[in-house]
Amino acid sequence: MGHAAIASTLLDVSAAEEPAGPVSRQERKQRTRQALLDAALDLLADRSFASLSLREVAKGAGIVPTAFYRHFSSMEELGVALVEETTRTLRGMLRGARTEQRGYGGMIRASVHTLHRHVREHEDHFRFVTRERYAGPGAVSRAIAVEMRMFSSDLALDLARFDPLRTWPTEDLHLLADLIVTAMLGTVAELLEIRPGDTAADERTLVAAEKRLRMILLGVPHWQP
Amino acid sequence: MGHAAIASTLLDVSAAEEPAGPVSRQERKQRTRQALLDAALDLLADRSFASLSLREVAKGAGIVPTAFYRHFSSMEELGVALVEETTRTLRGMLRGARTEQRGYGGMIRASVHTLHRHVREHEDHFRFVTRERYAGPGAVSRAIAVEMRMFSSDLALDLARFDPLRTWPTEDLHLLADLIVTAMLGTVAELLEIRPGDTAADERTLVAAEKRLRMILLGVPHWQP
DNA sequence: AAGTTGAGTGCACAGTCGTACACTGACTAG
DNA sequence: CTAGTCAGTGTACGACTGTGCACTCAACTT
Repeated sequence: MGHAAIASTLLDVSAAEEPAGPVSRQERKQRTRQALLDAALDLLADRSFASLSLREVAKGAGIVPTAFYRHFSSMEELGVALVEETTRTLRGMLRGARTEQRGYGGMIRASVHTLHRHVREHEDHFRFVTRERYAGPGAVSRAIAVEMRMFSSDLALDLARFDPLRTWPTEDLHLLADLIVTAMLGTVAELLEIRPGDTAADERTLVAAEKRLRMILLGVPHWQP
Repeated sequence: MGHAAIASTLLDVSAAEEPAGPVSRQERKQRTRQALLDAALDLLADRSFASLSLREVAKGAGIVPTAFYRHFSSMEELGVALVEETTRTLRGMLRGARTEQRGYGGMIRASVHTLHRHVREHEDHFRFVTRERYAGPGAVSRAIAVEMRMFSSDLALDLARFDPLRTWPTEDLHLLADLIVTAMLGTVAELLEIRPGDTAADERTLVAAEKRLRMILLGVPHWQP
């Protein structure tokens, strides 16, 4: 159930959880919108997006089904919003983690640890994205594909500044970036399968992730067109 | 609709598609079972397994909903059967493709082409598996995970016979095998996104796949614990 | 020839689904 | 102060869901 939001105008006296302040109309609306997103994410903890009904989400957010349409014109639209919510912060963080470091080793370690922290902080978001990535046609999977391509491009751009890679054709650079992104996503999937609290398994997964990346990057100096 | 099977006892006169012969009872049953699997796969061409209803599948196979239970105790069980149907042949084929060749180059080319042919011959099966792989908890995803681990183990075993890899710890060997399997699965996903008939795109994807594998294997001689 | 088995039928049930429609009443702009 | 906007309400609909139950009748066993 998580943080069931109170949206009903009848009950908002109890909204004193937050200092509240002057609740403007649009602020109120945005709050319910967020409640819908949160409720959806909650329900998605152990289910697929396709099996999620508009009614369930509405109920989880504390509003009546038909009021859902005041915020999203369809479940699909909500799904896309959820994707965006997931990737918004991560992209910047990873970018930062890479540019702070110099040399493969530091960059690998920093990226893996940043990813790890972020995944653990937003498990439900990542569970949702890894599940829906290949879930078939539909706006959600398409939105995820777009975000992934952006990650890949970001990475390719940063990679181009390393010495042996400076002369690579962009095509090969993107190939390498895709390889890395895919490996990282595999790591995310592994992390999400670890049962909560098993920090030893976490550690093992991170070590494996670093190894995988090192394995990939080891071939770089010996590559030719 | 594809190959809608005729299971109704009233209509089986038209079952003269096949020479038919003496239709024993269990043979008949198995035929309807297959019709259910085919119908499900047909419907899964552009939908997720979770959104597939028992009634739809039954209708697609030409039987009444309640008769479904004569063959599977739940949709989940049908899903698992579908997974098994997908991987049954492929595993042996890939294994053969690898052992025929010697040297990385030949092995890579052979594996990629075997995979390509097989994917194109059974697109619906692979679409199903790639979609459901991370589709959440549930027997189907678990069954897929098991099959993937088997692929990986098969590969690790074969890899161990190459010279530089002979001395690797099994742990690292499995790491490498996972990396390769994951990359291959990415290729499958790409292949399935190509619109039918675009053979040029097919070719490009295969070249990229080979490059990816070469990139991974390039680092092998320089690896240390 | 008589009896048993079981794949497939048809009906019926209680739920859930998305969404159309007319509504209320707190906020807000004039 | 007044009129309008619009987030949220309640009812109602037809369609679809999984599954229980009693059934038929061809294929099989004895």
